[in-house]
This record gives sequence, C-alpha cells and structure tokens, in this order.
Amino acid sequence: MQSTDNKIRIVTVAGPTASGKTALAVALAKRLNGEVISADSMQVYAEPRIGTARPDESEMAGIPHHLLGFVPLSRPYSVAQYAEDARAAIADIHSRGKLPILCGGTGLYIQAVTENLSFSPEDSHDDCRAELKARAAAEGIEALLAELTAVDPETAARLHPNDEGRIIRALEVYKMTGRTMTEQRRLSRTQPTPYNNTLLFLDFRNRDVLYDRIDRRVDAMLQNGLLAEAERLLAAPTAPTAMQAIGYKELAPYFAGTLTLSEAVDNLKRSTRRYAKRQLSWFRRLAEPLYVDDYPDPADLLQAACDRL
RNA sequence: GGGGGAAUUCCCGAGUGGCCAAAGGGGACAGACUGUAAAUCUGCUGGCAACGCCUUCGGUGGUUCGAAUCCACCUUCCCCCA
Repeated sequence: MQSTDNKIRIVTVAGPTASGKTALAVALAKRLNGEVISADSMQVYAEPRIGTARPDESEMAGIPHHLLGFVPLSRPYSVAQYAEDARAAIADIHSRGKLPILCGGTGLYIQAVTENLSFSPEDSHDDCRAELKARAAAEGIEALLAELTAVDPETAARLHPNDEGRIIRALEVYKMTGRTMTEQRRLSRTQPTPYNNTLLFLDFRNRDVLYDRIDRRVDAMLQNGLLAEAERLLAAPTAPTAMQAIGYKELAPYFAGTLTLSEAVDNLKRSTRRYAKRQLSWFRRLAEPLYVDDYPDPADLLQAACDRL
C-alpha cells in the first residue's frame, strides 16, 4: 500500500523501566552502526541524574547518545518539543549514514515521533489554563464538561467526567486555536510518517522478574547517592515537570520526618512498579513483546531483536 | 493465678439476626492517554454452567424460618491485676 524505500530506517527500543532497554540499544548500535536517541521524558533534564537512571559513560560504551540531560531543570519541556528535537536528531544521524535508534520508556514521546504527530501550534497558556482551573474549582468540572460538549461533543464523550486535566486541555486548545481537540487530533495525523520504524517492545513473561529488577535498581540508586541528590533537589526551586520524576516525592516525607527511610523506599519501589505497569499497558497495544526472560544470555536477546528487523 | 478485650474476604478495617459475597481504604490486576506523561484518569478484585447457584467472616456444636452477627465449648492473640 505504501512504499518504504524512501523512508528513513529507524529502530525503537521501548519497554518498562529497568527492562534493559539501554543495554539492548547500545548492543544494537554497535552491531548496526547506530546512535541512540533517548525517548525519556525525565532523562532530558540536566538533573536529576541518579533518580532517572540516566545511562553513564560505561553504559553508553562509546555509543553517542542524544537528547540526554540537555534541558535545564528550571525549564519546562513537552512532547511537542521532544518530537521536534527527536526528528532533528534522527535527521542528523541519518545524514551521517548511521542508524537512528530511539530508546526509552515514554510512550507518548515515542508515538509522537514514530507516528509523526504534529501538535497544535499553540503552546499551553498559563493564564488560560489557570482561569479554567479556577472555574473548575468554583463551578465544578461538570460545568466545563458541559461547555466542552457544546463545542466538541466527540471529545467530551470520549473523556471521563473526572478527567479534569484533559477536559481543561481540550477547552484550552479550543479557546486558543479555535480548533476543537477532535479536529486537532485528525490534523495531527495528516502527514504520513517519514520513518520506517521497527518497534522492539521489551516485556517479561514473569512479572516478578521485572519487579525484582526494579527493586534492585532502586537499591543501587540509593547506594549511588539518591538520598543526597533528592535532598538537594527538593530544596532547590525546580520546574514542575522535572519534580514529577519518581523518587523525589516519595522521599520527601522521609526528609520531613513523617516516614522512616525504609517506608519511603518501599513507596518509591511501589511507585516505580506501577509506572512500569502503565508503560506495559502503553506498549502492549503497539507491538508484540520481546520477552527478556526468554533469553538468559544478552547475546541471544540481541540476536532475537535483530531477527525482527 | 484472677479480670477484661479481640479473631472478617490479599492487607487494614466497617458490619451486632434477614436489605451481606459482606462499607471504606490499601495493595494487586486491567485499561485509557495528542504540549506538565516517571504525570493524570478509569475499571476491576470469592467461585461458577452466573438475572441464579455454591463456598467464605478463627474451630466445633447449638438456638432460629434465617447467623459474620445470639449461646456453649475449644484454639490463638492483646491488655490489666497478681
């Protein structure tokens, strides 16, 4: 139905946190002469570093990585920006004759790039949003939902009445651009993707194996100074976006003295597991999983991944 | 040794004769997701041939048309006085 010859070949390694994406992406890059582009909404920030498990020099093993730690902590960042940055990185890597390998766990970011979504020209407007939020608090979200139903019944029906965030955003888009969310979503897919992508989705047949990896990774973060990093960042004025990273909000009660360290760490591990579950939900609908626990030897996982390309 | 209290579905915890497979919360599981996405929102949580049936409220027996709820004994745990 459509030719892929003139499209740019890319590979995406996606999966839940602690599934081994980085190692696989680096191995693929070595084998296929590629470079890695991070697709992680938190690793784009300069900090935190330990809590977001940003790969270090030894993990990157000489393979160039893009879009890592380049946004100042104080600056907000968004999917739309990411899509733009990632496309530029892909073009750059491709122009040098190398294979762009997208690697990360942020589903929305990955889809924005691989499906070539184009976003509304209007950025989010703090004033407009603040006003809508104030109205939601004063009049109740039902009032806003009713207003949305009047202009964009399709989106209003699709959204759950409790989904305040999306109801507000839909109204905001309409007020700022004159376009409904329904139109916006349709328009966002008008340009066919310029990429010929293969999505490698890492999953586990045995969920406990993943959870065990998560626990161990958190313990390792603690050993590497997560507490000190968290304490420092919690004290500094930061962008709201970056502070959403798992680790900081869970550790805050410990510093405040309302939870013991072990309780806070348990919460941190739990939050991470839940996050991993949400990531699995996202990727499950996009691709057939590659089960990590089917391959005790990393070399076999690499081969299995290559067999899919 | 004496006195008092408690045992509920994965956990915490309501429920004191029928409206109870049993409130609520947690956890788990599942789903959604178009400019804060590691965020946010939702569903679901005894079993089954399932508008009904079966098993469940520490154990055994009893009262009753009917019990998680009442009685007796047993087991375990907690508290107080010695």
